[in-house]
Amino acid sequence: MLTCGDMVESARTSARGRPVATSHAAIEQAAFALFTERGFASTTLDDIARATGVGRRTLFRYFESKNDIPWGRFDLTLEGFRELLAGQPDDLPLHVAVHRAVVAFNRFPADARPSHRDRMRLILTTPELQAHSVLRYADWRAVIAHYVAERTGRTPDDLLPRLVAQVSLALALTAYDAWLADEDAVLEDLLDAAMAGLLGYLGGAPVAATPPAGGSWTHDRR
Amino acid sequence: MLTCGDMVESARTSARGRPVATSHAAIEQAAFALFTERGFASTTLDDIARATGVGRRTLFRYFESKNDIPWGRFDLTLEGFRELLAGQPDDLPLHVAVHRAVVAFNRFPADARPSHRDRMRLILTTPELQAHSVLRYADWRAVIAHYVAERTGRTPDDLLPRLVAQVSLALALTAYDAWLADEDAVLEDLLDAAMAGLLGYLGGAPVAATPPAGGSWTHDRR
DNA sequence: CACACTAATGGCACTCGTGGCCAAAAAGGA
DNA sequence: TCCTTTTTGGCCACGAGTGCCATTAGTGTG
Repeated sequence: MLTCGDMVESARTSARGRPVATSHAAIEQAAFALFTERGFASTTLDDIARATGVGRRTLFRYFESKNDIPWGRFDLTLEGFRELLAGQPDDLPLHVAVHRAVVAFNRFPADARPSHRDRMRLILTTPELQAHSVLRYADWRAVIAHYVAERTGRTPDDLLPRLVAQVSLALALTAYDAWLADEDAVLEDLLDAAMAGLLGYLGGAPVAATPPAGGSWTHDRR
Repeated sequence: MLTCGDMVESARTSARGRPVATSHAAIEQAAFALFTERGFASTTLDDIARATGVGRRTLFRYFESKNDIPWGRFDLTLEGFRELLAGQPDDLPLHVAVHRAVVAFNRFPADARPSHRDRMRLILTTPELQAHSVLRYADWRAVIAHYVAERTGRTPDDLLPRLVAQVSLALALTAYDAWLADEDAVLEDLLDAAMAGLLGYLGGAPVAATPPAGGSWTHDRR
């Protein structure tokens, strides 16, 4: 669920024509400030347009909807996710490979963590955004489904690829919820804990009341 | 994901006052006819109000939003889900108990299946509704989380209850997708197949290219 | 330098979902 | 008949989203 507001705006095809008046990043930052100040619902597109210094109409040329703003340019970061998956060794068990890629995708440099947290808190606690996010999740799942389909010789539409994608999302969302609930939590540990919890749940093994403290599961410690 | 449009409208507290002009069921049926005729987005609330023979303003006293109409009175059916879970034997492994309850919750009399299919197709293929449905799913998940919390002596907010709820939803959604894709599929078999697929995925066991034909997993054949 | 060309901007008008407010309607009961 | 109760539905206002199009601000060319 990494998002990406600090990405360089891609160059235009030609240097001709009126220059752009703003950028995805600028809109996003202005909007985010307003969201945290007076809340998502109480911030109108007029407010954002005014804060960014552009016309309201222009906002829609950068983001499809108000709900899309907090996600930033998520489509671009999915490219990175695709590469992380493709980079996993083929001899790794499928579920380990997927899990490692998910963990890597959600690894952030320490200085980017506060803003990441703020962004995810906004997305995961604002009802309108919770709802809208499923459309983003669908893209994320498609990346996983595609990888699983390739590795197992199936179509991304088959049951297993879809299933793995859905379950991976379930694990990630669970970990994110727990992460937001605990200031000191480490997201990667929670992703591991979620996977461990699932294995325990399905294996019928007694599940520890607390997740293994700092227990690594399948990924290298950083 | 059972919904319930054919439920009897609950009686009012007193017999006094102006009588109601419509019912959830009536609105739902009129709306559904319009949705299938010209699509969800192209059907305005004015259309639905006119078809129901009621003022537009009144619709909002029966449904919180346009998006809520296709779900019918889902809140009421969750009561039944809660009971199904509570009715599972305590000595059953947790994941088996949850799975059986989910399967039972999604068992429909044969004559109700076409409309159930239509309804779920509408919900699962209309982007606005896909998005809105997460709020319904959250209620559904809360029921599972509560059950898991009780059986494992935790809080519904703990990692494991949330995790089980999320994963159960992932399994159900996967099964529903496959169900809608195949006219002849049996939903309960697909729920089983999804669970079997998950076990295979995590166990690293070779997963059959096709789900075990008609293979039962943990629930009694009907 | 003037002129065409190009691409982004932003104002305007419109539809639609949603919610607050309140008078009118339609029953029952005294 | 009049009062009470409860629902209805009209009116209005706000905000998101969209199509249309004149305007703007650059680049490239003679």
